[in-house]
Amino acid sequence: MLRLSKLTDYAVVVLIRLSHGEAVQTSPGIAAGIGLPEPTVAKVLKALAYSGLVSSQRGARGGYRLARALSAIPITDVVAAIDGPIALTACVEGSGAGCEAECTCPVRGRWDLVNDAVRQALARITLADMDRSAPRAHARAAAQQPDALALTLISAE
Amino acid sequence: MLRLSKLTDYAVVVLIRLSHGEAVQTSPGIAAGIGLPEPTVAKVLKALAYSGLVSSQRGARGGYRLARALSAIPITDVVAAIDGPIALTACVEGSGAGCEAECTCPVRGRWDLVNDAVRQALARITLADMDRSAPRAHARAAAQQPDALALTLISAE
DNA sequence: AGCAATCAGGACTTCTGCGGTCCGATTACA
DNA sequence: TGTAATCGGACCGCAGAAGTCCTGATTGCT
Repeated sequence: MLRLSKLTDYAVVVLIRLSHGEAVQTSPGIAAGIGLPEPTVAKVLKALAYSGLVSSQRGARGGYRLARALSAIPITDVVAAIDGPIALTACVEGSGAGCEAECTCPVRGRWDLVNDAVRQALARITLADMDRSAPRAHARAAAQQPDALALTLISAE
Repeated sequence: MLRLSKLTDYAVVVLIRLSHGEAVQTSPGIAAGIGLPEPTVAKVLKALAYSGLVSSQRGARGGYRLARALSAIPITDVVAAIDGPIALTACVEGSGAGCEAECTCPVRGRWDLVNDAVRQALARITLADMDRSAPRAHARAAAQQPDALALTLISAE
């Protein structure tokens, strides 16, 4: 269905929340703030910490802290942190497995084209673009890629 | 995950196969041609027929026929036919359900940005671009987006 | 030094929906 | 009109995600 996991959705919310208020926030605190079950939020935070999007501080008065500014975090990084590398199909180069119909498969290697296109699309959008509360001079990521995005927007209709 | 279903993968192979050889081909025939289980291929073809990507002819000497040229079928259409409309998250506008944290959710509606970006990325690639056997004057979609694709290919490594 | 608070990591259960299979409806041909 | 070939829709099993819980390690405070 080309759907990204709910956890990734949560991750975005968590990261944006983390960018507001106190610099360092605890897992239960964040969970309460966004109205999500605490264990789930904790799970997301662990994954984010593991991949370096947030830094963690253990012990009393510890918590999580945003490692970079929202504008420096593209969506791809969040997806990669939660769902692993972006690979739309099982047939990605280097998966090793290899489908049985490899010889006759007329799209061998072609999916990379699609994967990269999606990757690029997601890499252009940062968390700052996702934050409703943030003031944004340019309505969307468009302003940053005049060339590519112009085409994008034109062909949208 | 951000993974599209295997059925979609099959659909692309099936459609490309359908563009070669006889104009009208049967479900078992295609299955044999690409080395995939027949019932699965049949299922894919049904979905494709329902959404109008192929036209079906029932009865003896019936089969499926490509409704449009490969170059007129963007990947989005195939994905939409198999997996339904492209909506990466449950929080898409108009899903009705609405998450419980709707009021406090800081990304309300912002996912549309991402959805549209992906949609457009996929809309740019047609099945003709996926067909290895096809002669292509313009090697790939790249020719149409020199800027974006150049980046793509470089960052592929 | 002891205690409390917090993160880290894993195992486990539940459940959605993908992937695969089957049987009935429809149509052309003889 | 009968028959055979083909499409159309319904059904079921299973993998993987989503969510929960528990135990242990680390650190600040008293």
